Amino acid sequence: MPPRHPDSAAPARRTRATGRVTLADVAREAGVSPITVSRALRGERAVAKELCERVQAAATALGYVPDPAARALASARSSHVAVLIPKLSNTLFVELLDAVQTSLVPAGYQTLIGVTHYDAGEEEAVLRSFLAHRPAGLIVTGRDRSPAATAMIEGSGVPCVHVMEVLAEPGSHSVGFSQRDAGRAITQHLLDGGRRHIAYVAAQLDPRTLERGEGYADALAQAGLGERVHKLLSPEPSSMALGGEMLARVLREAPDTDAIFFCNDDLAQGALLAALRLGVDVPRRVAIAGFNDLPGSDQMLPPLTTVATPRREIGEQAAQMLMKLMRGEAVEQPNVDLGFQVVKRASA
Amino acid sequence: MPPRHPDSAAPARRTRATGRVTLADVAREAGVSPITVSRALRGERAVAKELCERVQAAATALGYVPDPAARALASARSSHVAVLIPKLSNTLFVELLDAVQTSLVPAGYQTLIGVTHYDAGEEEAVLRSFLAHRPAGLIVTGRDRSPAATAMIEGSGVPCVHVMEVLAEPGSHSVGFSQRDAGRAITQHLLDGGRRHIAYVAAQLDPRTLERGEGYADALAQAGLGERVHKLLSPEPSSMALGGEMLARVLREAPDTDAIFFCNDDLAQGALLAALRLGVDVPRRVAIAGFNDLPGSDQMLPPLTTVATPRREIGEQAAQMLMKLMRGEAVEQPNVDLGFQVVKRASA
DNA sequence: CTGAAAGCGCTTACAG
DNA sequence: CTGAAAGCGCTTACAG
Repeated sequence: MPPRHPDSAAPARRTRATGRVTLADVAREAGVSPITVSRALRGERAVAKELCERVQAAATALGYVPDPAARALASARSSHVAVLIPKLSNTLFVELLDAVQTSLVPAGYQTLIGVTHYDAGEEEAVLRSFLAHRPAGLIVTGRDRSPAATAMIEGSGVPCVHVMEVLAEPGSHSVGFSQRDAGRAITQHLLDGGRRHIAYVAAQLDPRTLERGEGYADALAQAGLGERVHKLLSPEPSSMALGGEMLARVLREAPDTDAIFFCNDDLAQGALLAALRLGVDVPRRVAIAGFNDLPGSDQMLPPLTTVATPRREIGEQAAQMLMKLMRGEAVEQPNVDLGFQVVKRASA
Repeated sequence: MPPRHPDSAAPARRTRATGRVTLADVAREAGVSPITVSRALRGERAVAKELCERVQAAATALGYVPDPAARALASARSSHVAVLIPKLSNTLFVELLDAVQTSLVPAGYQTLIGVTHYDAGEEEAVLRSFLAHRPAGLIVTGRDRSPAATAMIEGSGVPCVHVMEVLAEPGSHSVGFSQRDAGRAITQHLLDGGRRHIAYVAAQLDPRTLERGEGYADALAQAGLGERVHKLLSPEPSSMALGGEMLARVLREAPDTDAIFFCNDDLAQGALLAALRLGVDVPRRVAIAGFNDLPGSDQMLPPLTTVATPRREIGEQAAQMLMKLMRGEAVEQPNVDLGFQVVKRASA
């Protein structure tokens, strides 16, 4: 056996080396101190240009990748952004998430997804667990959460942007649109088409769904049809099958109905398909309108009239706003209304 | 002004205290050493029962929440599980993700989602960034990745479970089903129904889609219809609108076609709707079959015949298997085949 | 079964 | 503009 290398005869060091290339390695390679490397790599100013380049070169040469855990521990702030959404089964939220992620990932942030299932307890648990990770930022859906959850967010000091609704509270940050105005607009479209017995059919019943229902009632009241308000609300999760069932139920219980505004496109798509099965003529017998303009709505027979909502733009702009907040920059417009669009197709 | 508290006269300590309740606080409260607290809370054996309870009580009393960053830094392993999926716009992957998350979160793991957009470069970039976080585990879709990405995974030593396909390589871990067998089975169903001019229509063209196409060709060959293989493959992303277009194209270019197997239900749903618009009688003129049994397929007119795939079970079992691997436990069956089910409805 | 010491890989807060 | 020291809050590796 060849003699062992002299070093191995040295007193065993208590080493837990992970084999990673560290900041110290880069510093040694570049011939500067670790702090200078840290600053140069983060682009923190006050590092001489020449040193900066030397550090960059060394980091590249060694294939250095910063350790997020060490960074988080030292700075008391991670590179995570926690995103809280109610459900993954609603395409709307998946698209929102996709847009947020697309904006955040290239900037070096990691998205942590929390699904709350519209449940206050679950939301608090998720929030508690996320906050332990000291996220750099938070994106939450709407304002529908328990006082406890709200207190946790505020107490954490973590920058937070609300999405889907536009808030007005001082100090709040939000990107969305007026659910109520949107509900009113699509109802107005139905009224403009001569409909006078318009029902509002909703499921899931989250706050936004209820706001759309208020917009619906506003429009009827404004048209002098206040006593015609007819809401069919189901706490069940939204689905195409449920939409079909609710269509049948409305037509049975209120045969006068000449138009239905469904709170979400999946219900409306299901209703359209059920109408086809049942031989109900849409829009002649009953006009059908949806909400959100989800995938497939333009393919229905007849194509679904609905409200297009800018969830991708909401996700992008919320991410941009949050990045400003995380960098400590000023946000000139803290509550952004991105509007919506009534999409007139053949079903109403 | 009242005299300041004596303590504040002490030489300014260089403190960066975050205000968090730490392990040390719990140790002090319980009257034991921090290591004991660490061990008791992690459930690592070799802690006296009495001490264990004392520690638990102290932790609860102080509202202690472990710091994941410190934990990750000290143990060289985070509580993150990275999940790589191709797209968020395919419901299939969202459901898979949902199932994984539902299993992992209660066990204390955080899910990090990486969307690869079926792009090797993006997958490598995402992987590199995730691996820097020293994830405790990895879940990846299929075996479709570059050699570089595969090398990164293996080199990292992070436990990894593949989903959607069943692998056979020694040392691999996977939960899925045979895409090829499934493609063969649904084609066989079409053959059993007397169809003899069956086309396979696919988009996106990921490896699983191609495997289904091979299963389709297998079935035809076995029926002595090898020369009738007719594949229409589009690299475009899958969508309902595309399904409608492809239906029209097949019927125009190959009027003999009496059945179409679409590689995914969104295409098939679009085809069904297009058939309705065009007045094409399904299944009389042409039978239509899909794949995955996505939401809405049972609501179509006619209801869509398809292959139900167990993505939720795949997600759950992959999570369970991964947890075993992360705990260093043995996995008795490393490659699990969960099968599939041909769902016979009215469209074929 | 329990603990004192060291270390994980960074950044903060001071100095100069 | 640059650096030496300390510390972030845990766990590992040794001892006893």
